[in-house]
Amino acid sequence: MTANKEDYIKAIYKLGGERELVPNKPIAEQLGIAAPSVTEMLTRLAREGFIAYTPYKGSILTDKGLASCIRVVRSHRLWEVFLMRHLGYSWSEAHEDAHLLEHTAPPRLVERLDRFLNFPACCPHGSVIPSADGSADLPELVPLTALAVGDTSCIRRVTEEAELLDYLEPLGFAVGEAFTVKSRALYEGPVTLTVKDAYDISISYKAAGKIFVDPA
Amino acid sequence: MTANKEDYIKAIYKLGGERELVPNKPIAEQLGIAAPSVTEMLTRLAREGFIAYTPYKGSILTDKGLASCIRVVRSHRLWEVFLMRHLGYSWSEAHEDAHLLEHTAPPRLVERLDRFLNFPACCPHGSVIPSADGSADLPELVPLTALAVGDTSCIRRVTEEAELLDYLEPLGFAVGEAFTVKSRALYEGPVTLTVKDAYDISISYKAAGKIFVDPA
DNA sequence: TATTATAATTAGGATAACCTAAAACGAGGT
DNA sequence: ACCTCGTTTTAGGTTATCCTAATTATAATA
Repeated sequence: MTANKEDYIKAIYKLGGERELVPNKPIAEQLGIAAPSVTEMLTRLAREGFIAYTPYKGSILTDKGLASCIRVVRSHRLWEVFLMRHLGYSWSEAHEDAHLLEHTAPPRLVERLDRFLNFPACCPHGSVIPSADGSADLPELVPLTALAVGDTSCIRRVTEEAELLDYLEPLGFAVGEAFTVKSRALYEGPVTLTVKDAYDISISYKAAGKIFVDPA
Repeated sequence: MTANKEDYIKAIYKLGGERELVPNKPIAEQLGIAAPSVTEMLTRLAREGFIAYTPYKGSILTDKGLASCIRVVRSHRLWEVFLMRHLGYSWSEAHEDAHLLEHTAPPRLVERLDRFLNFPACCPHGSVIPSADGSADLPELVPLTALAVGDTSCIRRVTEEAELLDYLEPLGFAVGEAFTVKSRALYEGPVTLTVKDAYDISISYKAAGKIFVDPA
C-alpha cells in the first residue's frame, strides 16, 4: 500500500461515504490528477480489492478499502492532535503536515501516539477519531446555518479545508466554544455570533455551512 | 528529493564520511540493492549535484549532498528522542521508525519537534544531533576495547545496529552509565564491566568495539 | 607481462504513476 | 429513435526505481 493509493481511497470515502458510487471526475478534481490516470489507478485498486469499480459508473470502497481508509484517518487525526497540542501548529498547518505523517506512521506508532495523547476522542477540528478497531460513534450535529437568531449552541466541528481554517482561526473560532446566534442577514448573508457574552464574530454564510454545532 | 535518494546519500556518508571515496559495492550491500541499480542512481545523484561520482572509482558527497544528509540525520535523531522519551520505544524500535519519519517530516516540523524536546544534544544512542545550520561538535570518545582492566569510564554512544541494540539493551546498557572494566579475556574474548559497583555485565569483544566511551 | 578474480557498467526489461490526444460511451433533449 | 455533449476509456509515451544477464574495466597475482 503506497501513500498514493491511500490518497485515492481517502478521496473516494470523502466523496461518496460508505455506500455512494463515486464517478471518476470528482476524484480527479479532488486529487488534481488527469482523468486517464484515475481510471488506471482505480483499475489497480479494484484488482487489489480495495474498491468495487464499475467502468463508466464509478467506485465504492470495499470492506477492505474502508478499513484501510479508517486506519489512515485515525493516523491523520491523532497526528493533528499532537501537532497542535505539543508543537504549536495552527489549524491549517496541522492538517497539512498530518497529511504527510498519516501515510508514514506504522500501526505500532499510531497506537503509542494515541496512548501518549491520552486517547483523544476528536481531532482539533472536531472530527471523531475512530478507535483502533475502526469503530466511531458520531455525535449528532447540524450546520451552523440550521440555527435561528437567538439560538444558543456550541461549536463542535469545522470542515478541514485550508482556506476555511485560515479564515476562521484568526477570528477566534475554537471547537468547544459556546455562542448565541445574534443575527442572520437575508439571502445567504453573513451570520453573527455572540461568544462568551463578550464579543461578536461575523462569518459568511458559506463558511457557516461548514461549521457544525450542537442542535438547538 | 525522495526518500530513496536520501537513503543513498546517508549510505555514502555512513560508509565514507566527508572525504573518503565510496565504491559502489558497499552501497549496494548497505541498501540491499543490485549493483546496476546503484550505478544508475549514483549517476542521477551526480547529475543533480549531490555527489561527485567517478565511474569505476566511487562516490563522495558534495557540499549540497552533505547538507541534505545532515538534515536527514538531524530529523532521524530528533525522532528517536521523541519515540523513546514519550512513546516508550526500545532502542532498536526507535531506530526503525525514526527511519520512516526522517524522510517525511518537513523542516518546520523538525524545528518544532526540536523545541518541544528542549533542544536535545544527543539521540538516545548517544550520537550528536547536528544543529539546524548543520554544525555539530563531536565529543572525544574511544571504543570500549581501548580501555584496560581497572579503567573507569562512562558509556557515551552505541552504534545503531538493530541486532547490537537488541543485544545490549536487555543487559542493562544505557548511555550515561559509569562503569569500571573488571576483566578482559584474551584473544578478543568477552569484556566484563562493573556498573554502579553493584553488578557485572559481560559483552563480546565485537560488541565492545561498537560501544564508545570517555577516554580513560 | 599475462592472467584472473572482483567490481562496475551496459543492455534489455518490469512496474508504478503520471500525462496528452484521440476514440468510445451513455444520458438527456428533440 | 437519434444526436449531442460531457465523461470515460484506450493508445501511446515519460520518468523513477528496480531487476537479471552479459560485457568490460581494474587491480592483484603469478
